Amino acid sequence: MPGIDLAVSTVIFALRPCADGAARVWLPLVRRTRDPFAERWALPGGVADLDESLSATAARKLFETTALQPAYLEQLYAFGEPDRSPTGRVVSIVYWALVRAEQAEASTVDDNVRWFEADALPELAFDHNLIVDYALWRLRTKMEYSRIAHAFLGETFTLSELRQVHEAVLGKPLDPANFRRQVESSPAIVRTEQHVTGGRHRPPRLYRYDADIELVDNGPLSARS
Amino acid sequence: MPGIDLAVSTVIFALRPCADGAARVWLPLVRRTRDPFAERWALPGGVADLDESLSATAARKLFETTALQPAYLEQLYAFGEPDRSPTGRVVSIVYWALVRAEQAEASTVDDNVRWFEADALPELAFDHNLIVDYALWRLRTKMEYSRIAHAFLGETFTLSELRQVHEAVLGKPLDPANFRRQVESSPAIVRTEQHVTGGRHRPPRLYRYDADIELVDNGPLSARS
DNA sequence: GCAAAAGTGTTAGCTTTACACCCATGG
DNA sequence: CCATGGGTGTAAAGCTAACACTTTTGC
Repeated sequence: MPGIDLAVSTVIFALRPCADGAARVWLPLVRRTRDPFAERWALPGGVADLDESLSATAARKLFETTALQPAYLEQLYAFGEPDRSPTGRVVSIVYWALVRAEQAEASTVDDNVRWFEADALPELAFDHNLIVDYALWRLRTKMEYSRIAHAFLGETFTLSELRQVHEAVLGKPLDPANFRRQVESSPAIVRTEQHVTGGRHRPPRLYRYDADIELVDNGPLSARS
Repeated sequence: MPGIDLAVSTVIFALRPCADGAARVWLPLVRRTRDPFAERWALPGGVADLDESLSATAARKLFETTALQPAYLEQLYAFGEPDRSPTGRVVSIVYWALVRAEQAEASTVDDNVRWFEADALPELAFDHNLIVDYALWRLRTKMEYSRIAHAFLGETFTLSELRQVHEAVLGKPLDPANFRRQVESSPAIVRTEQHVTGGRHRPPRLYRYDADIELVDNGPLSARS
């Protein structure tokens, strides 16, 4: 008797410098080795584990295929149309993750795992193009009202780095002066007394996030693991 | 071999007049007749159907238990902690729905289906209290940036009725003058030439929604069924 | 000094909020 | 004519966006 298969997949985003120097949004995909969609690129994932929470499965699968450890992980959506897999009914609980730039550079890259620019993907397996489009939309809309940009950066960062993250995700330039005021008015971002020297200009101040403040307000779900 | 059971449940919201005349948010629950949690109240739902989309299953289960047909239906979240059911692993894809007031009055109410005020629920089965809290949070936050209030109303409505919907959901009074301007500046709401007579005051104008404009912007997912 | 990026100041225009006030109807 | 809610006007306060300008570094 055929049942419904439950899968967990993850859309992983990182910022990587583009040809022209500006940062862009990239994501790692895995090459399918079996039918259906053999040789096509797909999101990393696999079948759900009986003894593990869904988010733990997402994090584990993600680490096993790409060696990445995400700074942020959130459920995106459950995709379950009856015809989304030609081999039978599969419901995929999809997560999305953000990883820091250093992490992204150190990730596994071989013949079966490769990074792609999010805005220029090939045709993917299953409904994965739609899934990535939706994840990108969520990343962009959520960037405007939450602090997730921090997940792309290290412990401390300059306002210029933070602004470049926003610019890369939103795909448009922001006014440095107004961006600064907007950020400084937020209690979640605190200035340190450290500065970065070495650039051929005035040394910028380093900032850090207040760890007591959640990156995202998920209401009643925020307290959960 | 024990596997993972896939369930579909729905949080159904409707507005009903409270004791003091003001409208409040209510939802229908079903009484469990079997262990675990026998006699406790729970969200309507059941196991996923092999040949049906998840949203279709949600709508069907909802209709079978309450005889309601929702004006709005959206996926809320997939709940899948390993310990959320004492009898085995269950992943629940939860939807949330809005129904019009006339619908709510005509719904099935018997010994095993009853309406409860959303802010004063008893202890429910499984993790359903958390689920309702999250759905309520989503309803309230989404009310502020989308047009879902329309799903609580009929084809045409007065601005006063629309304002009362917002007030009931947000739980606070709104300035009628400012609310009017805010609504009239939106292209999604259009004035008709009809007025309501019979009240002992100036007859209010009727408005309707422009059906061409989606209630909610779900980005790339908006086009889907 | 000069280039470049950090950081500050200023202003016009828009949005929000609070509240005063007039309008049309039933009783 | 009065109570009631419908509907309009208006001004203060706050926020946003654009951009001029000053500061501090490396070369």
